[in-house]
Amino acid sequence: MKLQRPIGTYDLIPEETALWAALESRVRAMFHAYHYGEIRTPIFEYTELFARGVGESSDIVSKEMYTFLDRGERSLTLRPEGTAGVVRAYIENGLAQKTPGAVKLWYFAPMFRYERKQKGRYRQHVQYGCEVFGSDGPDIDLEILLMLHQFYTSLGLTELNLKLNSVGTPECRPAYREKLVAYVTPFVDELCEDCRRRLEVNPMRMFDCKNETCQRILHEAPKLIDHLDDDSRGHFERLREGLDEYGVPYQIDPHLVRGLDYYTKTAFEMSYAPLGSQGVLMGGGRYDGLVSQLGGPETPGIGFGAGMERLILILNETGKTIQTGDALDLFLVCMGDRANRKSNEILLNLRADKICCERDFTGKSMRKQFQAADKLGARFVLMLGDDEIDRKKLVLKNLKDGTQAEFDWTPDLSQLKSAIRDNGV
RNA sequence: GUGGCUGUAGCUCAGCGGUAGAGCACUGGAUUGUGGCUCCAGUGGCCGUGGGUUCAAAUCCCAUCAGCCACCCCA
Repeated sequence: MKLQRPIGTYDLIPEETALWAALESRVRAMFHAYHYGEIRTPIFEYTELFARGVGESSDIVSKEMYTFLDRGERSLTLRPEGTAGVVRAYIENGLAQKTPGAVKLWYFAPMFRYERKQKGRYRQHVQYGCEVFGSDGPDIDLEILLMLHQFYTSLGLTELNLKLNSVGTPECRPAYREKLVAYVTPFVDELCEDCRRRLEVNPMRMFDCKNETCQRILHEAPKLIDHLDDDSRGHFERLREGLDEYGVPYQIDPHLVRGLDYYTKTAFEMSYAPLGSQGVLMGGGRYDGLVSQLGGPETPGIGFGAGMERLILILNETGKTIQTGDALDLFLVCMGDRANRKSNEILLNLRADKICCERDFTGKSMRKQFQAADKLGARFVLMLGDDEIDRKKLVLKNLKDGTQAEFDWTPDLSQLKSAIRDNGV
């Protein structure tokens, strides 16, 4: 039996990690600019945290968790999403007491869900996201959406769709739910199998059904957005005004529910429509009851999670390219044993100045060394042979334009280094 | 979890009962002090895995593993 990676996982090889590293540093820079602090929580938690935090009725908890018993018979679960663990850490570390005002946290971390593998959907995937605690006003909702809009725009992704909804509060939602169920129940025999199930589990999901009969029945059904309490409605209107004022395009989607049970008021999602179900690259919302539900003080919260794999998929799909930092500055071509022995004198010096250098380790001819330098995309070749050693000179060739220049071989290599820098880009 | 399609060289794929192939990539040479272009040669395969049918299976059948697509749902 050949060894294979587990289902739904992937390897990142160097040509891919360069892009990942570049994107990760942009994520980091974004969160820094908005003054978020990074938080790292365990990859696994006690199962109960997710069961209580994410919600027993959610698909994530009911059928997608990687759960196992450790040697002490404790039930542990590989985290399926970021929020629950961060909330737990926020409470456990008393972060509310350590910072004035709202506490802003971000993460970049692997998540695990036992799902059928598909393109853009993995059993281990990476999400970057944030959680903000202690602010119940719409200003922070707005800042998060402005941040995301700015970030994706800076990556050249302008064809994204921001969908927005308010799912109200635990005070007004049950009343609405009853109205919806009461409206639909007389038609239950006409509903498709899925919707009959949804009617029991999560009635609002019925709005997403593609079945024509179901759509017809639901067309006249009461909408949550028309049954919000005053507080939720005001919050939602303020947020919309802010988005309009700063020119962030969005569309109201009264059917946007999101799969996790903890959301209140603001819910949002960003997607790239041509990719269908895999086009959702970010989802989030407000969860004002979650902290207290997990044993902390009454604290409002809001956050989002965004998929790295989906981001890369959409960048590829739309032909966007991102500058990566893996370019090779210089390839040292060595000729002969004396040059070989001398090579480290130069390489140590250049590398100490963070100049990315490579050389041959396989005994290639000079011609082959040049070919290798070219294939590796080196900007320069530095030649080192008996002639250079005897004359105390170094010959630098620019592989982009083919020009060549000679430098004095001084101990600090300053001339050479400035040539490499100046000819750069 | 449900339904469909596909697994042949590192990659993209042809071959579809009768001696495993091409392009690209990789290695060497033409070219032992100068890359890209060109030419020549070479390395590389349990034809996903296991079983069955057959004189003979990469090819047909079954199972299994994995990938892709749709659904469910999500990042």
